[in-house]
Amino acid sequence: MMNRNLIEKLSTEFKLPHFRIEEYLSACTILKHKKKEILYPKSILFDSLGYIIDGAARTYYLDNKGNEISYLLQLNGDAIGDYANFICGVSSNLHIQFLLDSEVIYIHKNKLNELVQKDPFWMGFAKIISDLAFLSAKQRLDELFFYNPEERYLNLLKKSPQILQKISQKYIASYLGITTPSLSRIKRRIY
Amino acid sequence: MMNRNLIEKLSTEFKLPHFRIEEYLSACTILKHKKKEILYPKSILFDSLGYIIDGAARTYYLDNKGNEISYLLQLNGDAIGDYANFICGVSSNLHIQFLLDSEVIYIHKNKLNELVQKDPFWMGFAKIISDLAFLSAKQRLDELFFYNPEERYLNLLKKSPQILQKISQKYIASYLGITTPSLSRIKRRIY
DNA sequence: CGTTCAGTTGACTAAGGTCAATTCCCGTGG
DNA sequence: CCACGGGAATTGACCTTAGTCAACTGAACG
Repeated sequence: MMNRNLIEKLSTEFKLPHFRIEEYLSACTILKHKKKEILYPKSILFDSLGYIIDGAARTYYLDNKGNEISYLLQLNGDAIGDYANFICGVSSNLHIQFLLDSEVIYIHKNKLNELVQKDPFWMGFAKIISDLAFLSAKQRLDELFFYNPEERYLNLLKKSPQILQKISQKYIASYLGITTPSLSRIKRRIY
Repeated sequence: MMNRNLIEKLSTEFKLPHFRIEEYLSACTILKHKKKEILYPKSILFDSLGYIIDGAARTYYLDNKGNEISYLLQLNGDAIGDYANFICGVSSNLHIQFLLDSEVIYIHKNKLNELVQKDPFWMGFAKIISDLAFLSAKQRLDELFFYNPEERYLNLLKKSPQILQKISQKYIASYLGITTPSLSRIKRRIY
């Protein structure tokens, strides 16, 4: 079993007892994705929420001019998916591309609903997931509000230097909200 | 009773039956705020979530240079509060200023917890609140991702022209993420 | 060895920031 | 009723930074 860190997380962060973890995992599906694989907007996987057991991905939108807008970069231990779609069924033009060979554990919204039906305990769990989705969005907002692109780059450099090495610069630039030439200039400015 | 639109909302959007609405309202407190009144970061009201029955407010941060960063502008029917603080107890430097005399109905987090303890039904309700908090943050993110300041101004103009009349331009500018001179230039460019 | 694609660089443009001066608006007090 | 004061909004001059487009470099791969 490769999903030891998920079990760890469910146990410590979510404070789930053993039997709950088993109940949860038995509702999940594990999938492997190849590097460069893309999940497109209508993918049935967007009816699920994923958790990266191992690998990396980027979550992005395409605007009406065809430009990519990076929303998030994700690594081991991060969640992936379109939470708005998960809860509302309103699908957006969100894409997820795997940047490395990855292993992801998914829970389908129907499966989660079944758990909730079976035992109201799981409604509490669903609420925590929702809270986490909110906090993640808020964190992204704070980043945009309080920092300019150069500062965002420095933050990323400090927080997760591994990302900068593993991932193509154009995705970094897009995540920072700028173009690749601008990212190049920022790097030159800094060093 | 001035809170007819809240009852309406609880009934139609949240699909609460009569007795649930009464249960909920009896856990709430209604307060009046004067125009220009400010709720500062440590206000005990941030342990509650508010719903503007009547009035208007702006939610903003102060960054480390003392600049205001507008997060949201709110009118009748909008929620106010610091949801991150509400669920985590982590207080941020969030401020809320009332832009008009306002009437707000609050629910304290302990009161909501009591409801949840009493009947798991309310956990489902709490989850919906969380989902709404997420969706609101996501909407703000989308606005920043997909539109530049000029487009954001036009969107605001289309969506809620009343706001632009009632509220000082400097708050509009801050909400759009720009300075007042920039907002002036945008307006000149447009007309 | 050549093709391809990512990354950098340069020249130019566009847009917002900054600072300061000016105008506008509105309420207050003479 | 008018004059004044103060804050808000606008304007102008100048600066900074990102965008755009195109050329160039460099590394990876067949």
